[in-house]
Amino acid sequence: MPKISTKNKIVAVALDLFHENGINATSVDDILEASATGKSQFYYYFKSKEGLISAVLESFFKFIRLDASPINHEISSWEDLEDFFNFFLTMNKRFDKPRACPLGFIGAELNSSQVELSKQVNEIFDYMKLALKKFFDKAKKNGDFKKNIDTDSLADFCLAILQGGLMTSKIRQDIKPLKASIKHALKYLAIIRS
Amino acid sequence: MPKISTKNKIVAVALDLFHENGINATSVDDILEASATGKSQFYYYFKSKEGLISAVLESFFKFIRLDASPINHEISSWEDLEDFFNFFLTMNKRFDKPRACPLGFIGAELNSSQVELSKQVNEIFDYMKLALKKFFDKAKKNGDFKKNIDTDSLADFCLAILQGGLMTSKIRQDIKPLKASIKHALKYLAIIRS
Amino acid sequence: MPKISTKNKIVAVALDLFHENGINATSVDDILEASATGKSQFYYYFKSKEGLISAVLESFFKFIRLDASPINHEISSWEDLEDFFNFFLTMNKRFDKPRACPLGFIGAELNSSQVELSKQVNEIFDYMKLALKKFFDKAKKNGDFKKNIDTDSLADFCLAILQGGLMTSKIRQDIKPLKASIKHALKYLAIIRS
Amino acid sequence: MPKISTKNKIVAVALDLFHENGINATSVDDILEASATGKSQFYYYFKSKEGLISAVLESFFKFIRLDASPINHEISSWEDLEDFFNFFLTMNKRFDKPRACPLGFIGAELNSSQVELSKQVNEIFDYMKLALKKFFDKAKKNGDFKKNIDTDSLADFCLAILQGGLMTSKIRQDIKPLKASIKHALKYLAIIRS
DNA sequence: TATGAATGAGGCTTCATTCAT
DNA sequence: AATGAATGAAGCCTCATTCAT
Repeated sequence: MPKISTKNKIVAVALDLFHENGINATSVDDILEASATGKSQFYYYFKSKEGLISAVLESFFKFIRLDASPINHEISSWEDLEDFFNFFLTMNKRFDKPRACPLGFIGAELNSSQVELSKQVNEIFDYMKLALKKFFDKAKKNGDFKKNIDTDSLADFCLAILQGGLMTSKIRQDIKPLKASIKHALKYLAIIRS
Repeated sequence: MPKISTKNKIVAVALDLFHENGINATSVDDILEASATGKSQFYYYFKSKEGLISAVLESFFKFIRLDASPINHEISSWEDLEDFFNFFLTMNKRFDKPRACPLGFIGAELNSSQVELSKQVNEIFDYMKLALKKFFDKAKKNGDFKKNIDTDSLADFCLAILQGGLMTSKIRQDIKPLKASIKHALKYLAIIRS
Repeated sequence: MPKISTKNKIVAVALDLFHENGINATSVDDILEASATGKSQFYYYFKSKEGLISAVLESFFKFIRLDASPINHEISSWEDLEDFFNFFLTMNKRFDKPRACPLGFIGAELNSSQVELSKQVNEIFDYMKLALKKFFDKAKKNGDFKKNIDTDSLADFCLAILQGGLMTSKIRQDIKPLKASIKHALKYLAIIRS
Repeated sequence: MPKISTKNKIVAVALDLFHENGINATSVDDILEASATGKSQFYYYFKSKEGLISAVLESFFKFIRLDASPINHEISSWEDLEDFFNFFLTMNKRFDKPRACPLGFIGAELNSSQVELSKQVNEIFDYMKLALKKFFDKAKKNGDFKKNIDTDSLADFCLAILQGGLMTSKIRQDIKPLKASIKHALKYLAIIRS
């Protein structure tokens, strides 16, 4: 019986609620209600709300690395890169209203005392950035890029445009800004490629 | 002595705290303490916390339109455009830690029931988008752009890269992603200019 | 110009709000808003909220005694008595929803520390009771009643049935209980008259 | 040891305080203090203050129906009817100061937005009214009443005189008006019986 | 008479967390 | 692995009242 464990259910529900409303607007009670779990189950499985956030980030990271998504495996072609960008667009269409990136949203709401969680968020960002950078480095080696292209900052740019596109689309309740962001980012990459 | 009114002090302090920690992590008490105001003064000047947020947005909008900043006046040259982008960089250096865009941060934390506030946020975004679009339209007319350039989506792209750059810089506690974002965005604009 | 003074306006509005919602559910701010008066006007004219209630009772008492209503003058005939009862019915039809007796409602919400106000309320009750009792005494003297009729308790009964009728009609949002109460009370009086 | 549950204790204490001071003059804190309960226990058991009022009404209704009181069982004789009336008198003597009817007091303080609570109050009134009406209908059938007696309005009259008697006794801090009300009401019933 | 600004206590409610079983 | 009950701090908001002008 592939029954989803209580713990996993809590994590899944929490991710969804954090993604939709943010960690600060999501109470432990909200999560328990949505997951039909008792109050003390929560503190049996998690040390605290921060502990849950940590588990959510962990599970999110796992999802990115293991699942059969364009993010999880290496980006090894320009098609892969397009897939990588468009993945965020596809994902977002699954929700009734545009959402920000769960990772970015969680990261943005962390305060300076939540050092461990910040680290976790940054590790995931590092992972995604590295995936992009690796590909850009390879492309550069192959002569796809001019030699003066800074692949590190280019990866930062890619992540930023995705975060910004998702965020503005959420705020404006319209998927267009995300589409525009991706379109122009890909166009930019195509131009500097040659 | 042009004494700052209590109301204005509250708005100023609130903007700062919202900017730093977000609206959900900033309590009314936090604001009152930081502005050295009595509890009920708050509700004398504002109908509710939402009322304050609205006043903060209003004041932010005023600041954008009236102050002597690159956002407030028309963007009428490519230098102006660079100033516009770099303004966000300059601003951010005034804080000890990188911060997200106050407007984007506030907008991102709003929930679907806060319709009026969402409208306000979107009006400000519209204003900034229009400033960019107007310039791009003019440039297109002047032949600076190819005829197939979609100036509307280009303006969306610009706002997104700023939001994303600011946000990732905040999360990563490092100004570099913002710099990278602006650098590449300007490079993109320069390329498609010609 | 027969302009209503600010003070009188406050009193009139307060009576209306007290009548509709009770003294405990009516805040000073409610009254000021409904009377379009400034906050400090209130404390210029009244020592406190209790002071206002006292003024309201006073004005109510005046209204009862001076106005051209069946309560204000002597009850000197059985027709007058019927008018007295029916006056409460007529009054109540002026409101969109049945209301309790303002005097009874105010009195019921007073707490044991509000001694002065209680006294005021009781004086008004005494006044009304006396009006009834006087008539019953006269009637008794005239031989309208049997000698063993206790006119004092009969007056209490009359006031109680009015209070109860008004109150239950308010609660049930239906004028019928008040009508029924008055009908049976008058019938009772008619029977013991003979 | 049949320990009274916290929830029941809160309800019992609340009924007593509501009965004495009304729902609007009784704060949640008052109830918690009087029941020696921690602040958040309250919101563990009740959704809100309104939720508590609802529970209080429910418990009051149960008490009326189940307890060995003259109200709970059928009124099946004129003695029962007298007991019914006198029950309110007996009850009231248990308090140091006369009190209004808890049901009437709660009902009178409800505002027009508290629809659910109003419904609950009216159901209890309906129940009591029906108990009276049933008996009057039977009596009418038995020929105790003249055929033109309106048993429905007679039941309304009975409830009104009790509410009014209790209320005026409370206001006047004297049990006499209640006694007078009951005495005359019973006399009226006796007369129209014949 | 009148004004706007200030005060501080208290009201209702939600929060994250812990305890005893 | 799970339960329901309890805790206390904090959150947002309203109250009656007073002050300086």
